[in-house]
Amino acid sequence: MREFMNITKALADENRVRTLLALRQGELCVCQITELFGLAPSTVSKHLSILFQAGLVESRKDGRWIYYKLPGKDAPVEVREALGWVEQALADNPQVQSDAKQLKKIVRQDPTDLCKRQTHK
Amino acid sequence: MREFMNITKALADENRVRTLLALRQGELCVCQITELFGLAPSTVSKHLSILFQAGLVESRKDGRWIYYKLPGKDAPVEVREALGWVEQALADNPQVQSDAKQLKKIVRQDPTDLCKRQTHK
DNA sequence: ACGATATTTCGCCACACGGCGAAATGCAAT
DNA sequence: ATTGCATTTCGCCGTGTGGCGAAATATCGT
Repeated sequence: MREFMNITKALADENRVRTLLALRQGELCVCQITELFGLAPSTVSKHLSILFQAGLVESRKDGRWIYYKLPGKDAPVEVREALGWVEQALADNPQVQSDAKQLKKIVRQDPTDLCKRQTHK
Repeated sequence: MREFMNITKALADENRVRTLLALRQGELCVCQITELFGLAPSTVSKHLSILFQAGLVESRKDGRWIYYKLPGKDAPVEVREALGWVEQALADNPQVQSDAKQLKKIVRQDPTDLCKRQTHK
């Protein structure tokens, strides 16, 4: 029950849900998600931490960057069901599609430049 | 998106989730759920209101009593998917089964007596 | 070794949320 | 009409949550 509630609470925030859908494109580092939502890096990091605790994302470390991605087929059933539900419910949502479009531009850029722009505001 | 977030936020509380699973037994009035959880009637009412706003329950008025039940097959797809996910994830959860057992005793009783006991504390 | 930088952690603030009791509402029975 | 009762609404309180900026952590480049 505790695990299940971790998932529902993780899904109870719009930015976190948008993050999950954004990750369908492939793995993303924190600064890319930060750029997408216009939030502070610390805020995005916390969101990702909550998603991670719920098992809804996995992470991979590559040098200074930490990439987050959706879990694979080895994920628990509840997690896969949850992700499937979110995906199905919001696949053709305008907000989500807009995010996807914006993401394409972001992914094209070098992550290094992306993060620099953020710290220099 | 707003509708979807209404659902996820409604599911982000344990008592509300337990309520949904309890309603699989059939429709219940507020005082029966109040008895099940040991919460104040006003609290239960608010929870049910949130579930209703999200489309996760329907209500039927019978005199002074208001019965809540799970929506039928005519419910929106996201709602049915959400309920299916909850059901599948928690069907064999100890807490949920304990609730079901407790509910059997409660349903056997006359709702009138049930509510009286609550007001007289 | 040092400075730069991507991410996380920590403290803080405003606000949302779950809980209750009291008052309001709506309905039934007398 | 008035009283009784199931439910809801309202006001309040303590706690949880999302947001930020600053400081801490970890890693890369020089």
